[in-house]
Amino acid sequence: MQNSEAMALSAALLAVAGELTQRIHDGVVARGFEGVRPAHGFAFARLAPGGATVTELAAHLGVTKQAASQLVDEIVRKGYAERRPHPGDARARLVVLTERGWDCTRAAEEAAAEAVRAWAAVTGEAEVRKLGRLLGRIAPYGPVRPAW
Amino acid sequence: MQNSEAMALSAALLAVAGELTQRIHDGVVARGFEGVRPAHGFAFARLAPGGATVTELAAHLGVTKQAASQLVDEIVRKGYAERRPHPGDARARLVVLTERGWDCTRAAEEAAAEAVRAWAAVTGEAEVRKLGRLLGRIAPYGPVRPAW
DNA sequence: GGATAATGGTCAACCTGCTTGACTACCTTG
DNA sequence: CAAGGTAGTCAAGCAGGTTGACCATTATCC
Repeated sequence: MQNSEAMALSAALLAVAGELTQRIHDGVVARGFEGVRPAHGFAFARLAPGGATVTELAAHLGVTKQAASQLVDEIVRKGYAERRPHPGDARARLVVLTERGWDCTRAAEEAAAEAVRAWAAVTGEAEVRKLGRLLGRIAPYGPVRPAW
Repeated sequence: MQNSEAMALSAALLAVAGELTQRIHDGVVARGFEGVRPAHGFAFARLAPGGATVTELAAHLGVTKQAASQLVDEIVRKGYAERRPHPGDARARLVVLTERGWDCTRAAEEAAAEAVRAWAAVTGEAEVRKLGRLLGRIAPYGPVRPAW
């Protein structure tokens, strides 16, 4: 495969990813959840199944635990999560989603589904499924399984 | 298509995009170009075919012209581009790539090709081509044609 | 069991990249 | 040629991240 072909593929992939991020964000805002940024979505995904500690969250987001702690401050202040004592480790605190956090997560799901439906309208649903299978095989850390 | 399926597709897409960005960046650094960030790559792509003004670059990157101007300062200081007087408009300045800027752009191409070849090793080259076609159809602003 | 090291979390200071606002120089339109 | 629009820069401020230091708790190892 030629370099220029790889570059075209890369450019298309990054463009689609950027637009998807934007559309999900817009969709979430349109559903009434303000003051939430794309980074929060990645955090919610890690928090959803039973919560996580700040350190775990930091590892998942690829930032320092200080940055993760600040992010948690923010989503707690905005009512999307809360800090609870950690069962079995008095040093740690378990960060869990509130009901509002779950609502926001579901809104993100709907927004993502909406964006993907727009693709299906262009290429057909079968092709979109094919896309999903291809990306799932290519994705780092093996096939991606959403945690929510 | 179910919401959870759309979410899995989205997660895989964003994961792949993130990893691709990382791999291209690493590849560029490994080829001896330090102090460049992913955002510079998007700038280079706009500058490559004949240069661009700061305002055009700002529009392409989706930032203010002040931010674009700062970015140009940086890549000029690092030797990747230079400001030339604009033919036909004394207010404007044409930002063009230097030879080193072109070298860096080619290095990014090679790094992208390398990353894509890694995918072909997993799914086969035919599948990767299929992926490129699908993404090209889905990408915003119609099929993406790289400018370099 | 108790000293020592490792881990979870926070506070504080700083850095970087971007934004808003104000301004100058030049172009365009009547 | 006057009046308004456009290209670009300067300056100040903000937001989100980093590094470094620190305390409380837990794990390790004679």
